[in-house]
Amino acid sequence: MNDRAQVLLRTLVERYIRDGQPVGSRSLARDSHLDLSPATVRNVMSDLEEMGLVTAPHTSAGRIPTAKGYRIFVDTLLTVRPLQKKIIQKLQHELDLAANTTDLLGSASSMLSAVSQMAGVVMLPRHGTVMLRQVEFLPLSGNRVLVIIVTNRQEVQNRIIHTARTYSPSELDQAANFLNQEFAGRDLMEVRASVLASMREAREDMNRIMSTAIQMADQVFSASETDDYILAGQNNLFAYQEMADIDKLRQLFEAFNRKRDILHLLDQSIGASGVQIFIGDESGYGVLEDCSVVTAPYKVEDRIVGVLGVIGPTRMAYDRVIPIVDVTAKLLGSALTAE
Amino acid sequence: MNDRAQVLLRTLVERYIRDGQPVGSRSLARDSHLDLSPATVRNVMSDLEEMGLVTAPHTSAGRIPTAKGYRIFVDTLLTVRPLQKKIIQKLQHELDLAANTTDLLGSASSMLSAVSQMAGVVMLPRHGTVMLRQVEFLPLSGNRVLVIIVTNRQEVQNRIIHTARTYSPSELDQAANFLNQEFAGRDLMEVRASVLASMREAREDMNRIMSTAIQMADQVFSASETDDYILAGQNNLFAYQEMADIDKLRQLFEAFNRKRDILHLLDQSIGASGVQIFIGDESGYGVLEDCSVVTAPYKVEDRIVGVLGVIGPTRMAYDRVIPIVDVTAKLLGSALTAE
DNA sequence: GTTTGGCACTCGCGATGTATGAGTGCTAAT
DNA sequence: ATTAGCACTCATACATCGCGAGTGCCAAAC
Repeated sequence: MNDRAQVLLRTLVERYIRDGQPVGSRSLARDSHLDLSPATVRNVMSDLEEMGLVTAPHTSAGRIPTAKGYRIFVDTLLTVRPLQKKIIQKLQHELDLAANTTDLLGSASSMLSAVSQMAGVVMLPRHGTVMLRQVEFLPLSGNRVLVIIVTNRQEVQNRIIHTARTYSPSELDQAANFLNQEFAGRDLMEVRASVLASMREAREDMNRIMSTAIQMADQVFSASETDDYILAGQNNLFAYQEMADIDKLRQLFEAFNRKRDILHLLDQSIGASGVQIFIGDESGYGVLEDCSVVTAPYKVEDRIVGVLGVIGPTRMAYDRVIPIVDVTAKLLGSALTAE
Repeated sequence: MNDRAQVLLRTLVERYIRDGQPVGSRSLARDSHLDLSPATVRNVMSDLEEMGLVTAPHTSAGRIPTAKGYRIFVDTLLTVRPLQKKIIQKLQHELDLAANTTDLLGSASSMLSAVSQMAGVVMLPRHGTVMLRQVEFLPLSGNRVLVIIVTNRQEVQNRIIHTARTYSPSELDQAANFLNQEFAGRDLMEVRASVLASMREAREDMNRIMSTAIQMADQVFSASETDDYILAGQNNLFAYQEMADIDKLRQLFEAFNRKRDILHLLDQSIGASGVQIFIGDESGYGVLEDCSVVTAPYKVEDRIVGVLGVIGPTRMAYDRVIPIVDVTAKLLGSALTAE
């Protein structure tokens, strides 16, 4: 593909993103500043069509980019505009207001959606190491115990577990003290392993509590809420004409609810070093056919722990969205690290 | 309105709910089993139209009920079908699986939406008395303290508060012990009042911690998450033709997000003794123009603590929805009481 | 006087036709 | 290689028409 074709493709995509209408040869010739006649442009378009980069909705319409065309565009033709300082500050300020991690992620998601005018999504961080800080047991009625676990991330998790018999408050205190002394500051996974091991050794009365502790650690670890995301601004998507098909919109929203597919998609970016873009059917999910997803991983202390991004119509202002996602990922990362 | 007119209105509403199409005089004459000619039916329809109970979308269409017509229907003409035992058992079973209060409310909401095929909504319970069970302080870096409050409802709330200076773990322990001894089992509001009072009396060093405790109690109390609801199955609403207008749908979803209006509406049912129905514009909110909301308050230990319900198109199967909402409210109430 | 049959009338809806304009592909000239 | 010209295509908008469903009203019937 020669230079001229590139310029034309680029102009075409830019125009289409701006107006949402198929671009004809005349206006394209004018906008490209190449001083070409419409006829020449038509020839080039014909080539581009053969390459699968653009397509005509019908015989006598202009051309619109295909997913492949967008791909070339974002990979080689796009120049992103750095985000305005003012906006960055606003983002930073918004994040500063958040009181805890959940709030923080929520804010990030809302911001993504607000600034991009599309849907924002933030995967919950997978802290590879969940350190135990403190455990508390609280007896409830009917052989149930409320377990409160505080982890290094200042997150408080609580579960109710059912025990074989009733434990007195002092027994539970004893157990909690033991666990705290023994395991505070250690990895939750490790704790579980240790407890399992020591259980095999001796079968005292205390072990029953230990075993409940294992149950609990198990739950906290396995059913950890890490496989989830926070979505915001889905309603923004209503506004785009490409979402006018109510049935497709419904399917999209259902995918949001189902979470699995979206999570899987986000997961694919967890290895990437920067912004990544899935255009149209590239994602491999039918519901995202007319959507693009712009993602970026975010780091805590230089370790990637999660992914965030923006979901919107394929025809989105990539030059704006990319820096938005990029910056938000960085800001969220440092906000999390600071905590 | 005479007997005959009532039968006809009832038949008309039932048919319209079934088919979603304006009902003409001929089919209405047939379905009503009154052995009347279409012409007679037309005369009656004319009367009903004058009363504002039915309306014709255009001259040569059949009639459809107005909000007022639906109102008469549900108030005086409707016979509800009791819910199948099988379904009740399913609901009960689903609720039994929930591990904590939040789960329980979520399940109830999902169930409402699943069984009704519309959107389910459950207001968070307002436990008038939030009892303090236990307080824990945990020092964090940078003059921050993580406060964990366990209340009578087995809910664990946690906040991070910023303090004027750094407190040692033993100081915090001391404070927590003091608070627990003094105030465990008492109303959170009361605790706050007491602490405020004792602060005025003496100005010892301990008071600083006390004051943080007040801050915290304040937050827990005021910013209590009680003014909220759990919504489920909004996506079901996509399926109804009356929601085909994408812009209206958007507005509706935005109202769901905004929460205020919906909450206010639910709030109106908190005094009612049973199922309550808002039909169309009766709710007073423009976005709910084409929607009906069926609500019922739910009780814990015979005190009404919240409201749940179903939101769907005005043209819904009231005879099915009403018992669904009714039963769910009762089941949720007893599930909450049992906890 | 209530009920009914009859009849003219209305309106939405889908099918059909037509004009318009934007834009293309192709070819021949530059 | 580029361009002007021209025939052609197609979406869109708009008007027209026929059909069917259903109404309103009136006069006849019970």
